[in-house]
Order: sequence, then C-alpha cells, then structure tokens
Amino acid sequence: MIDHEGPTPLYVQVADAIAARIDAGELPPNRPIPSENQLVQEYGVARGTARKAIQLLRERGLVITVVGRGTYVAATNDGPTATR
Amino acid sequence: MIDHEGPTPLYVQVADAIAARIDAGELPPNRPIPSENQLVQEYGVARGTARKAIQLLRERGLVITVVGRGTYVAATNDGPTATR
DNA sequence: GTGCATTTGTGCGTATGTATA
DNA sequence: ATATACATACGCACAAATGCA
Repeated sequence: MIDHEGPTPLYVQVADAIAARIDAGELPPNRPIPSENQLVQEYGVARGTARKAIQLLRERGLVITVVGRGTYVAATNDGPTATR
Repeated sequence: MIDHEGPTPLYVQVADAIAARIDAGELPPNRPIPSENQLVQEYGVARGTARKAIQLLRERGLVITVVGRGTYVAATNDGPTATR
C-alpha cells in the first residue's frame, strides 16, 4: 500500500491513498477521515507525515479540517456540517 | 520515579509505573486509574506523554478506556492473586 | 431539562535528536 | 545543505461523551 523505499515521498503516497478512498466512496462527503493517530496506525507512518498528507489534501480542497473534531471529506456544495 | 534524562522514553516509564501499581494491587480490576490530568501532575509529564503511556497499557490489554469516564484496570483475570 | 465539571478525543504548533537520501 | 522521515516531548485550544447536581 505504502512504499517506504520508493522515490515518492510518504506523505504524498498517504495523501494519494486517502484521496483514492474518497474517490472510491469509502470516505463519503461530510464524513470524517481517519484521525492523525489512526493514519499513523493504518499506514505505519509518523505523525508528522500523516499531518503533511492531510495538509496536502486540504490544499487540494478534498478535505476540511475542524479543530477539536477532525478532518472531513469536502462536500461539493456544502460545508462540514454533518456527522452527528 | 521517572527519569527525565535517561534513555528510556518517558511514556514507557509512566506505563511501567502504572503497570507496577496495577500489579501491586494498588489499582484493582474494574477500578479507574488516574486520569490523564492526574498522571500529568503525578509524574510531571505532558498530557500527550500520559496518553501515550495509557495507549501502551491498552495495547498490553491491561486497561480499558471509556470516553467521558476514564480508563479502567482490565477485569480479565490477572489480578495480583488470581490463580485460576 | 439545563448547566457544570470531569475525562477522553482531536488537532495545531513547536522543539529536539537521529537517520537517510 | 536540504528534504524527507521517524521518535520523542512539550503546551495549548476546542469538541464530544459522561455523570451529577
């Protein structure tokens, strides 16, 4: 899943992996993506790497982060106003 | 009690210290261990360090965490005198 | 019911040290 | 030298679940 030896930076790989899960519908709009700690567990990377990956997704407009709650899949027409 | 300068990570030292207290019967099964904030006070570490120590104990199966309530000593056998 | 206090969950930012490419 | 990556550690703020008055 994640190639620790390849030329592509880990945080890019993690970001792409999450993007793929979003694209596949596994992570639907307005739903939270795994927390930083969960990403650390799932992908076997350091927290800094997970954070960089999320930051990348944020810059791509794929996710929205809410402090104290988590990071959510961006809705095409709506904000992060779900998850109850 | 906790060596802030030694080679052993603080969260490991804290986890071991709590495990010892469990083993000594000071923290009996089904009873709560000190809260994260209390551990911060008692051991003079950051909350993140206390959380990591608890996470370690959770992975060892020594404790169980309940959101909004606290972390409890696991009830599964393994008391100080639980020969069964 | 409503509000408060407690406790855990999550994220932000930063820092040091080590190691590799 | 710079970028990447891991591990550890600190402090802070906000959010959510729980329990109690």
